[in-house]
Amino acid sequence: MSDDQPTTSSPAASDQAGSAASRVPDKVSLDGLEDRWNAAWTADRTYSFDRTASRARVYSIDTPPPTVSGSLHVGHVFSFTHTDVDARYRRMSGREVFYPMGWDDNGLPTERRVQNYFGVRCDPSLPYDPDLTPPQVGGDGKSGKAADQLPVSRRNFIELCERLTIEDEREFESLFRYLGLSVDWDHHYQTISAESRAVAQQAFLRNLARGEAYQAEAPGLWDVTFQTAVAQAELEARDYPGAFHRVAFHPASGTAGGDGAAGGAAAPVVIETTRPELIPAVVALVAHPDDERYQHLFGTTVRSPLFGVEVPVLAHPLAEPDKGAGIAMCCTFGDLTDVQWWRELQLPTRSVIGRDGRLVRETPAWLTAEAGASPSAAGLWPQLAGKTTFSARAAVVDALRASGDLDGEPVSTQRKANFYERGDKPLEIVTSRQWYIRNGGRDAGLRDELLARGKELAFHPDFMRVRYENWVGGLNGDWLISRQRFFGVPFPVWYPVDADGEVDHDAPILPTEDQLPVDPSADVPPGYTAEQRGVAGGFVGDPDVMDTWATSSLTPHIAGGWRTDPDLFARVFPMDLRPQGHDIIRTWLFSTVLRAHLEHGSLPWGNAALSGWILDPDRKKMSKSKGNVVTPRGLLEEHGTDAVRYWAASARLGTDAAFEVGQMKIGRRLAIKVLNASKFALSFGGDDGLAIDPALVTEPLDRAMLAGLADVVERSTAAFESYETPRALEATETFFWSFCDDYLELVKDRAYGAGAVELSAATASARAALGLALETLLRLFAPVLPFATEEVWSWWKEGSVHRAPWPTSDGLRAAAGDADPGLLAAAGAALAALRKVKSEAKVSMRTEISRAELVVPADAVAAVTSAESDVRAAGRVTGELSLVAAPEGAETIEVRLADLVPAEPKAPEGPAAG
RNA sequence: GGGCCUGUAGCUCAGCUGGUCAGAGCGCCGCGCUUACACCGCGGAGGUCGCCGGUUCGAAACCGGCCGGGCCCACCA
Repeated sequence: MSDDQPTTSSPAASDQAGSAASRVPDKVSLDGLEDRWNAAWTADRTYSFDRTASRARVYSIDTPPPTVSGSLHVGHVFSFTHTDVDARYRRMSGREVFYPMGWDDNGLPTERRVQNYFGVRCDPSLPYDPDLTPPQVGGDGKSGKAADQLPVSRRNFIELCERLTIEDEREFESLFRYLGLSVDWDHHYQTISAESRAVAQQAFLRNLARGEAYQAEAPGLWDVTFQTAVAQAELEARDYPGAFHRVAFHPASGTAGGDGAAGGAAAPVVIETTRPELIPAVVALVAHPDDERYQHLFGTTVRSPLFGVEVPVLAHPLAEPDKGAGIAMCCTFGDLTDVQWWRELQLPTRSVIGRDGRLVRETPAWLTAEAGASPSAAGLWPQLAGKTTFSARAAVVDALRASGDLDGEPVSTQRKANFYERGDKPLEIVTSRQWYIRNGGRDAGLRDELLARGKELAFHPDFMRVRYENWVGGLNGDWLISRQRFFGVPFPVWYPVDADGEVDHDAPILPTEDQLPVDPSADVPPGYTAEQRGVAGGFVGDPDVMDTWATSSLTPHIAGGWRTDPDLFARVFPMDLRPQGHDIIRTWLFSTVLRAHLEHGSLPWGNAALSGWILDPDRKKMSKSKGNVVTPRGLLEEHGTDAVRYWAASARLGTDAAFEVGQMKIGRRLAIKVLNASKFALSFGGDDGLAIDPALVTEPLDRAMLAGLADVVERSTAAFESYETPRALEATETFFWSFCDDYLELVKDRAYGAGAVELSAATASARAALGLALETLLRLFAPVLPFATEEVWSWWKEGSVHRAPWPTSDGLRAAAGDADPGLLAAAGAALAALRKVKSEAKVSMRTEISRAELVVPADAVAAVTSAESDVRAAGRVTGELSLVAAPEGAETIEVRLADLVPAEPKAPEGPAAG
């Protein structure tokens, strides 16, 4: 479209400096600027990080690594622009910006995509096959049944992941470059890389050595689909349909169950449950200690319906009298409250749900007659064994109905259930051996330390801190970091197998740090041979992998070279900024704070910038599917990158933003205006360009303009410093439009120096002011509009505007003297009043005024007078212009009288239209 | 149930610690090809600042209550 645009000299070869005038194109355009300047920035290494810079001068950013197997959407464009605008501001402010890029290619999304794409699945027990050829390439995964997938070793699987993600990463990089991110592409990382795995393992080993990591066999949340343990941070409460079942428990004979003990059957105890299939797992009935209805039952026992297992009736304050029947069935395990009762009341464990979410096959020991259960219990079990909780529930309900222990019919209800955020079945609670890292969830001292870290961290916006505090304060257990998945960073741990073939989990065999990364399923621990794997007297590798957050919580370490480049790490850590979404405060932000606190006794960064969501125009969170309809690339190409960046940069941190094409159009208009106004201003410079000499600025109007600009510089700088980009942008933008509409109009005749042979002082003043203003405005806009500003900069300056120093108000103030910015406003208002006359007379703005009388508020008379010749020129007042002081209280300038000179009839020119 | 954010012209939003604060842009209406820009310029119309109380000489802004929108925790009997 724009290939035939006259372009400036090749920026990479800008040594062929022509005169300024010759470098300004005849016709300006935004088209093609992205590719041209990206190429130049790459060639010139404009954003490369100078690693010799001292820590004090470095500004380091802990970039969020996007999930590359996910898709690109406008949310990426939005939040990454926020970070880039900040990075550009800091760089211009004299900081050496460490701005790496990372790719999150580790974890479940990649795992699934690779399975479907190549038709494989990971089986860590298999040996590495160096000549592996995947069964397919490019599968869509629609028929991705596990049975059809070729099992491959973990190393092979990781290699396939790397092979696939490298393509995704290329696409992301291309987009991010087109978006103008000032990333130093020499510093990028992958969370799947050997280095990242080594970092994760080393940090874990240190946690272990300090006693911060430990393993425990305990009941925990379990996803039956993925068959893995799940951490608190990965939970999502969702509505889930269920039904209350009223179920009768009968007082056990021989106990003093109620008043009827002497006579016939005592009254049954009726509980309500949504999970009758857990009746075989019941270990107690629990009511509140103060609940009068159940006082007489505490200390007695009852028998479960159908199975006849004798369980105690106990008191615990967590039981809520107004929930259900007020007395609850405690099972192992229906929910986290059950776990707490089980632990605190020291109840036995009777698990009936297996890791696949189905009821166990073998008849549980406590349901046999020998164990005291009713004789029919064992016969009932085969009807439940192997069933999903859903089918088992139906079977149990039928049996309850038949036995008469179901009181009334089930009443359906909508309840909340915990789900794994990626799962579609409610979580079960299963007992398993897992790794944990202490996070303050069961340690008030550590929790207080972490809360103190939260106070130390500068959140932008500040109110986001409460989310951190809510989360830390609400932790109910340590961080479960092990996952029963195959793909991920393995625990760098082996266990000895004793002579009887038993695995000794208490004496783990650990690698040294210089051996990392290790894969215990493939590598052999020191002192053993490969043949000893899995045999008595030998060893086994820990089969689990780490939670992805266990790796992601170390992004500062991965990006900063913690393991391999201590010199770099010392220059960038603790980092300055963590940009991220507010939805992952509880995961990414918190876990990173935790790891840094444990490893370094410090925060990982000083500032956290939280971006909001993109909302559809109808105010709903923009769904991925909708986001994909508008591809980021298409958006950038349609409107131009600067335009889209303008939209993103207009949104405050922490606040959701509407997806507004209108804002992008405004941004595009602004960027074009920057090009045009700059071209115009530079046209006054002649062959030597605009002289930048503050001493030449002598005219009151010029000084007033610069005084106003100095204010803008100060406001913009303050806003950027406090991460309030929109405020900075707005200040500059507002000034810029009045600069174009009023100041440029007022001074253009003077700046032309029309007719004069000698350069007058007034003309020189205008030109010097234009030069000062232009070079200031371009730098103020540069963080948001990197392409348009760089384009203009190249017309008359050497080097990149993005390496130019951020403007200060000092020089402007020196040129402005004690001028009042209000003078420009008053002159602009006078000009507007003259325009209004012409507008109302429906004549061209070019129409001359032979006589005019302006009514000016008393306090503005002096101002307008001092700019009178400019006002006359811009308003085309050829005759008398008189100023009249307005009555007290008047605030606007009005034209009392104006004589318009009718335009000459236009000479026909060229072929007549139509 | 606890907490946070938010409600200003048709739309998207500014209005910082109470006193030119009733604003900007878009959209709309009208005019205009002006030696930068028609991807433009100029002018205009548009709002009892969610509602009700209170504090104050004065509140869109502060306090209380209510209503609406969004989000985060907690909630599986």
